[in-house]
Amino acid sequence: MYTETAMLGLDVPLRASERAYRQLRGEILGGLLAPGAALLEVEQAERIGVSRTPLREAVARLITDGLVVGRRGRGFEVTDISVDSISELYELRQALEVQAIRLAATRRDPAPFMKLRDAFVSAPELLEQGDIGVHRYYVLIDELEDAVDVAVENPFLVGALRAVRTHLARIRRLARRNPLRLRAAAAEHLLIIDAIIAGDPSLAAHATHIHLHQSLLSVLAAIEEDSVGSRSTTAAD
Amino acid sequence: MYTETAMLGLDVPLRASERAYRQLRGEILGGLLAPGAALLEVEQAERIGVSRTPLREAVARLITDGLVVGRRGRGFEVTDISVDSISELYELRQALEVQAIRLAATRRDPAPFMKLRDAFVSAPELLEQGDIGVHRYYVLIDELEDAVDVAVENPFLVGALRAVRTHLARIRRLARRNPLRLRAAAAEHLLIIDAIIAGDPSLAAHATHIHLHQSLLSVLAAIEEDSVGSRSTTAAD
DNA sequence: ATTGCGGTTTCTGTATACACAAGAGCGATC
DNA sequence: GATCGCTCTTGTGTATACAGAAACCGCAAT
Repeated sequence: MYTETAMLGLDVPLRASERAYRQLRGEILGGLLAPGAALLEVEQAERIGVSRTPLREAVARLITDGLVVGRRGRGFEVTDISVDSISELYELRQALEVQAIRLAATRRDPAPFMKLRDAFVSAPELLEQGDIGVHRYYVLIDELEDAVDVAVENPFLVGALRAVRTHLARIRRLARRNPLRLRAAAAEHLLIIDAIIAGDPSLAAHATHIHLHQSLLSVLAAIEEDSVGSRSTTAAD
Repeated sequence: MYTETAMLGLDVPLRASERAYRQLRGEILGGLLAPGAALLEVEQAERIGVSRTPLREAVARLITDGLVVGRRGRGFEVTDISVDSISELYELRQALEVQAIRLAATRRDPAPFMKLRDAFVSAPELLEQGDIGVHRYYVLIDELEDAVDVAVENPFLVGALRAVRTHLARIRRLARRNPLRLRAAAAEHLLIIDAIIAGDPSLAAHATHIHLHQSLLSVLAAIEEDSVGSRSTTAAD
């Protein structure tokens, strides 16, 4: 998530409010702060090592992100994730991603997608290589998303997508990875990439629609299994 | 802080940060604070009558709303609206509204839309009545949007739509109202409402697509006319 | 005349102090 | 023994004080 990019000389003293925001956000996304966990201003400010003013600013941002809700009376708490909310999030996600892919297929510079194509072609082999391969695969997905964002050239749309992806990160933590699903997802991604390269917006849009449909089914199945109690091995992408 | 127990529970204990946020937001949306206008913390805090802390919170919210941007070095300024950004906003708007209408047509309780149908049927007469009628017409559109929001039953999607509508409010100010366009828009809305009542998601989606296409054309034409210098009389909806 | 430098000023970022409201615990009373 | 009420604690909302940084202005030097 947040790799300390020491290579970039941007280690300039970060504002306290920004530090607090990133730390809290990372902890929520990473599951360290579980849904329903209470956030008291004084307590958190002390823990992170900033005063209450910048911490309040950080919490305010988390609230607009939808990661935290103020609760009646005292304090705040980490938003929880219901099965319903996952389906709802996917309804928004579908609208945004289909539109984004459509625009990307229209406006794209083919070059970066050609490179991604090569990478996704060899994704199945990657997924043979255990955890490290799986991690590389997720990095690949991030690169695909970035390439789409660039091709879309629409700050409003990209901003909305980023907000959705924030919540997705938490959902992925709930759904364990399933090699079978991951391989199928890689094939779906390849189809999308090919459609973008071909400059075929409709094909790209429909492929995305299907991909997200399968992704949601997979996530819901994983949650279902988890709640039944057996160990789940399903993944979203 | 005085607990003003007024008859309406609405204006009871309004936080200073909330007051500042609403006032600034209203002034930006109303055009009182023009794009590019500088916002200095101390100056604005004094003007509104709150201290800097709640004002900072308000400005932070405006920034996440996209109405204000922090500028390098000193202060903040009101975001400006470019023609490009309007088209971009409409790309996002289309994705969201089409999805929302689709879901509304699937899940709707027909009753509120029947009532709206009646109102929109008599919209042309309403639009004969000058400014007051036009204002009533806009109220009608608000009610339609609210009914859709309720029918959609998806906080994520509705939240994203609200963000878009914030920006739309500013754009509508640029495009003066044009009776012809308003009448055509009313007919388009009627078609959408009928499709929702009929429970026909595809029809509703396509009608929305067309409506937004026409709306964007109208807005862009109005901007074009304005920049040429002649007085524009075009409206968005 | 233009450009570079330094002092001054103003503004932001942060910490902290204070006021008010909401709960929790404890005691008194029925 | 239970319930009501009071107080005491705790936590948020707001104001303000202080420090550091960036822009502006003027002056001087080329």
